Amino acid sequence: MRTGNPTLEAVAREAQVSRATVSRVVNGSTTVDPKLVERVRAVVERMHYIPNRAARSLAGRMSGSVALLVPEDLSRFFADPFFAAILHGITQRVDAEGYVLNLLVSSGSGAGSGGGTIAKTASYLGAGNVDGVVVVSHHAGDAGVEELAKLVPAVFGGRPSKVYPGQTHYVDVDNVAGARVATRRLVEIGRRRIAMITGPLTMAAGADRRDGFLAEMAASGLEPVAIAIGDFTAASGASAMSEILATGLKFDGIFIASDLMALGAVNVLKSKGLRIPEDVAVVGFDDSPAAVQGEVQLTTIRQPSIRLGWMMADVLFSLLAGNEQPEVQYMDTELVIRQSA
Amino acid sequence: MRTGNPTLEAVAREAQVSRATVSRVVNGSTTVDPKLVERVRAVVERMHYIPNRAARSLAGRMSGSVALLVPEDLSRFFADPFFAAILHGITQRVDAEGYVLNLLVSSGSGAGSGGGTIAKTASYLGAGNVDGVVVVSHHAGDAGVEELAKLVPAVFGGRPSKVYPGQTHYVDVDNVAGARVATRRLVEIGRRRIAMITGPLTMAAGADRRDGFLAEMAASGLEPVAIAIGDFTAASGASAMSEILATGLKFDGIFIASDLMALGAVNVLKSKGLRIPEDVAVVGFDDSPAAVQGEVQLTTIRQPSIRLGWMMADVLFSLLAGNEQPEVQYMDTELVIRQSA
DNA sequence: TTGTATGCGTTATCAG
DNA sequence: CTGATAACGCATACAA
Repeated sequence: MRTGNPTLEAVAREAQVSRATVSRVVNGSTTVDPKLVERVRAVVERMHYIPNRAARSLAGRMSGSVALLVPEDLSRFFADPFFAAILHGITQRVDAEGYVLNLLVSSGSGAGSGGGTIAKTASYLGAGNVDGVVVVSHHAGDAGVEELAKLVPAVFGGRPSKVYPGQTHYVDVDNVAGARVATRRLVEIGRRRIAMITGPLTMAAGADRRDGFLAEMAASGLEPVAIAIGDFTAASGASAMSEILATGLKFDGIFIASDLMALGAVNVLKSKGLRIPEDVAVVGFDDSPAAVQGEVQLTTIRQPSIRLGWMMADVLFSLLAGNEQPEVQYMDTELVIRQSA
Repeated sequence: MRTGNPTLEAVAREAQVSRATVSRVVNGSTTVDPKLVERVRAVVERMHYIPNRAARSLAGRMSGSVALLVPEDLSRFFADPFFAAILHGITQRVDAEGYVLNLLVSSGSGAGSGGGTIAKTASYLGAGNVDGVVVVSHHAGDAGVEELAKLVPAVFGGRPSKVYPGQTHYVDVDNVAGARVATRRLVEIGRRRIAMITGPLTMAAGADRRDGFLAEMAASGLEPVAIAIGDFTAASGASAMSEILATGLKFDGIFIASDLMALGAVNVLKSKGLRIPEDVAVVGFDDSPAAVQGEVQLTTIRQPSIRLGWMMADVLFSLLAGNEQPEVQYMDTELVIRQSA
């Protein structure tokens, strides 16, 4: 900590008051003479005083920082514009709180990538280095991530695979409902032979969207033509599409559980000479920038991604403030109609 | 800082030594009796002792954390897979050092988005809250970002617009050379009417790649057909492409300064019925995942993106260790030939 | 309403 | 090689 910055002490001397008073002013205590407040404020301003975070967290009980825990596969996470938006929202809210965001990379397997093991991560979080943590995009396989909620206030993006009543909190959209709307759209425009590409079934969002698809198909008296599994990446969307095409099964509509996968799938479709939506209607999910990045503008289910991220941080701060919070905060999805369906 | 974790004190008591000794063991001091080392290690292990970061940074001179400063437009930054890779490399290196990464959002204009003003950012950084900072993707317009180098050890990703000798450090590729190779490829496969889509000219990478293109064209005795300016996003690539098409000028090759822009541009080209590479050969830049995400696999200039990020952090740590560092570390680019050219 | 005194968990200095 | 002991900068009971 290369010093040289004014300390509370220095400000106090300069303003002719005690350290305690300066501290009170800085922290907005109400029980202080307005005249002093004025004077101290001025000195703080003039000296460019910035409270030292380390000292503050050592003395007080708050660290002033929260962690963002990202799954091991960083490149996959950041490659999806949907998550970029989530992150955007999180930083907005964290920033507004005057907090700092620590980027943490977890690694389910102890493998020697760039990330620490989950155990290391856990002890870091548990050691009180951060006041809370936001966990995004986690899989059922990510051993022990859910246990984090016992160590430190935690908010998950999307429903965790294990939920500890009273300790687990998460922000989510109703993926089942969203998937049903998506599927209904295909039915409504007259498609009857419908396929789907799902996300990873180890993620709640993956499984739920498939379930919604299945439910709506059943409700419409339709039988799914084919279901292939992807992992939310464009590449996986492409190969899942090829897989379905390879079956030779005919289909005139497909619901794809993320826009990024849809992007990859659409490429494959077009390279086979199929027209969209004439030959195959496509509905995606997310309404991330990827939805309009391809040659064909995707009809999709919009998630309020930035607000989703914002809300995750908001719930966390609310928790830190000692407020009771519902286990889950749902946000709405919405059908966005473009060219593909 | 909700406590409950064992402290140095506790470990010392348990191991029947002084706090100082435990501290030495934990920090790997060599001047300590092996027997004691052994004993202390065991206790540390057993009690799950984790040093308190705040206390450490307060007592010592290091904070154990570095900041990653990201430009205001978060969504644009994170939407580019190239930067995802950079981030990947940075976290790897930071992690290996046992440091934590603070994500900071700057905002050139004091506008009330989610980010702090640059002044706030500067004082945060200057206040010794972090030992150093990595600045990525900055524009010439980002007022005062270069000045950060005077406050705190800083490493830039790409050449900053202002360089303070002895204070500024950056990691970069030779963009001019890379652009020349890209352009030469087009010439070598017989293209003579060549256009270009540049990145923002306020960024060194933007301007340099254009300069390389111009230089190679001149060296080949060719005149550029058209040059349009993008901002490294897919959308800007698409509109730049439309712009060029709208001129009615004929071209059979185009160099596009980023794969993401190329993605957008290719969509436009195909939607106009142009074949790639038969009608128009395309060379991109980055070799990010975007290069293989579209319908046509892009020939492009590879940047070692993960290693680039890794190196930024590495240079920073080297600086922190007190080592002299060259002002710039260059990394190699490489032509990757795929379908588009 | 204000000031004083103490402690937060570590590192660093200095004797021993 | 090891153990006291003094900072580090701040928040906060407690006293005035």
